[in-house]
Amino acid sequence: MTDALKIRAAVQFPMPLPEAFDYAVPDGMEVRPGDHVHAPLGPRSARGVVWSVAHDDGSRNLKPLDGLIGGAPLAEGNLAFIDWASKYLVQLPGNVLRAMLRGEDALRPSPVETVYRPSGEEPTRLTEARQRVLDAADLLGEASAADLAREAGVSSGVVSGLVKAGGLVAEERPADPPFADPDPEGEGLALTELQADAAATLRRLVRAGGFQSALLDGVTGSGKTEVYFEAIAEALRTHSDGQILVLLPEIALTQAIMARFKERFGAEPAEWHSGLNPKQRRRVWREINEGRARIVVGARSALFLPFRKLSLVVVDEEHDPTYKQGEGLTYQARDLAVARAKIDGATVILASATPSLESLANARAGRYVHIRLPARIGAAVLPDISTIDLRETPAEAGRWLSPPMVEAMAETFERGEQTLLYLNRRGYAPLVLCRACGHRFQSPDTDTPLVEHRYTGRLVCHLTGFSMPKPDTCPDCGAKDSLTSVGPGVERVAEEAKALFPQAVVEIFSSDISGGGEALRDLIARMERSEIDILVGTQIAAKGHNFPNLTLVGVVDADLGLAGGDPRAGERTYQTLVQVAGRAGRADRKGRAILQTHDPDHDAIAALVAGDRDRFLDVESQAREMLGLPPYGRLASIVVSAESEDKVIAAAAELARTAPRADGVEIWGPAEPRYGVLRGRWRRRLLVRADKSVDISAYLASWKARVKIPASVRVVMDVDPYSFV
DNA sequence: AGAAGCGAGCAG
DNA sequence: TGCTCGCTTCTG
Repeated sequence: MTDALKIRAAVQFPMPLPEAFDYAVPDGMEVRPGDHVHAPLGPRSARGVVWSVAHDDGSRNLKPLDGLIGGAPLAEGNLAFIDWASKYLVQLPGNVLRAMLRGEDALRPSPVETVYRPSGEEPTRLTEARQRVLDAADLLGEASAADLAREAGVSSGVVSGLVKAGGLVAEERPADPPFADPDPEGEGLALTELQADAAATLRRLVRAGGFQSALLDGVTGSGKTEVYFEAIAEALRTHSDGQILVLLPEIALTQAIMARFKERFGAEPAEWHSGLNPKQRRRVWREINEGRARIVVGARSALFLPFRKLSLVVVDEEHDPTYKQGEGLTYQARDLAVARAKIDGATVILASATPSLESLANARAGRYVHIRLPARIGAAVLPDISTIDLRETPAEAGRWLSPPMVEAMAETFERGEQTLLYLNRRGYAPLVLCRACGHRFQSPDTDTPLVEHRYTGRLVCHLTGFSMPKPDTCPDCGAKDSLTSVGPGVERVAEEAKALFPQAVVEIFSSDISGGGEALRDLIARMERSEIDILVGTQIAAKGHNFPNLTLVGVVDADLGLAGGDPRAGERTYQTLVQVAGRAGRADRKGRAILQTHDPDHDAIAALVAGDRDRFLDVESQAREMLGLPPYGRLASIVVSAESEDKVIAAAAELARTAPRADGVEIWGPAEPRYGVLRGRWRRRLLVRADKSVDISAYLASWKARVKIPASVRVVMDVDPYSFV
């Protein structure tokens, strides 16, 4: 071997390093891009991924790689995606790689576990404890020794004794079994003519292969899921090695949707969301990395799973704000999903009843195939939508439901039907103050008002999680029993509903109810079975459930979100109202939605009542275009934070001073953001607005490179921020 | 990320 | 003088 044949490998580490590092590949070792390796990094050996391999002239004295880690290499599409995303998001590539490598022990083959099942034979000696284990085994089927012992209430020694005695047989199996292969020919629901047309268009796109995008734009209840199921079936048929990713807003990942997949494709898809335990994560990660999991249904972070080859990506409820990851690595999963699909030459389908202005603009410009689904399936129709003008018929003092709303609820209850009251405010009251001295309870870190939770008796900051018991006396002036709760939260509206309808079953549906996800799923099930008469819920109640006996949706405060100077507030309110209204009367009963508002003439509300989506969107689009805001321009936010106000002011000023001058770019700020102090750090925000033609990522990168900021000051750049007030 | 290097501050 | 602490630099 001569020096000319030396090989070098560039290795990316899942750490905040500026670039991939070069290493010599030792003789006899063979590496390819995507391989997982150990490599010396300073005094230690670190885990990394081979990014590229090249001949080396030996001019640099490179350290050799320590060794190859087994397991399937990352497919090339993932490397290209990480390179692209790190540039687009202005993040170090190592930090993006880290998002993909959560589940690294999945590189080793699946561990085996021992499970036990009844042998069907009588054990040589049957004790009472052994009988309990046998009963438990009948109940659980195959189970681990620990599970059997727990179920039977005995120690695991009884289980091993029973194996020796012949009552149980032990069997080894992989702890992370593969997912069953989905069957594209499974029986789906019968499609209406319109649905069949939409499905045919999508099938055509999938069959053609190559990068294509479609916007599936269909009112609530129009059967979008069934339609994209047809596209999934076609992808399974025509791309035998291709994988399918379906993104859903986290809260929509209920058992109901998984059951629909199972029904249609005869197998559970791989499921990915924040609630998985390490074992489940390891299984899903490995099965995807090795190309065996065909259908993956997940929340936004599923975008960073190590797919071998994507053939189809579906983003359901594409307008949903939860696709924006706002902390740590900030990204908009819908936009990154389109980029990921492009890299693998896959079809991408964005589905929504209320598409984002961004996606509509793409459809109008011809970049997305626009598929409309106007009709609802079955006898279900959109509810009648009306308003109650709170200026004319206000609620009584200290109450939040106006007399016409109460009347509508009474009619609904008398007919044995269900009401959903929607209010996007958790807790009992959004503000607590002292009647004697005017003292307001505020979060120590953010100065935002503390929200009263009467159920737990605490005052809570919804931003930081800070909470304290509600005191009897004012901490400022010492007055006793002087504290008063201002404004409504869901708990308070539920209290009012209970007082108005003592015979009704009233429940609260909110992300912070006790019992977590399990309790929420239980509430949904009870609502579906009509065991609840009145459900009072926040935002979370407005997502994709099907409550057949729900015929009245009351929006307690339709004005929330319209005020406040956030240019996206109108769109958000409109989307929420359409989704909430769509909950009503999905089966054969016609539903109605009633909005309590102080401003029935507002564009969003007037358009909703008129059922005129296009009018609303036109007004909204024009406003955005005038301001050069997305989708007619680009935005980025820069948040600077430091331990002291002086430091943050100085750093923000330095950033503003060093901003590169460029045509079509404006810098707004530094300004004090809504939360001027967060978790003990002072904050300032700058906003960058750029024309559509500007590469805002490159602009930010050059800015970052030229500005010198002390290490104690954090600068977070967020491309395409969602909220910018 | 994580370790090493470096200089200021300070007890002995 | 020797030590800790906080901050910066470096890793190929």
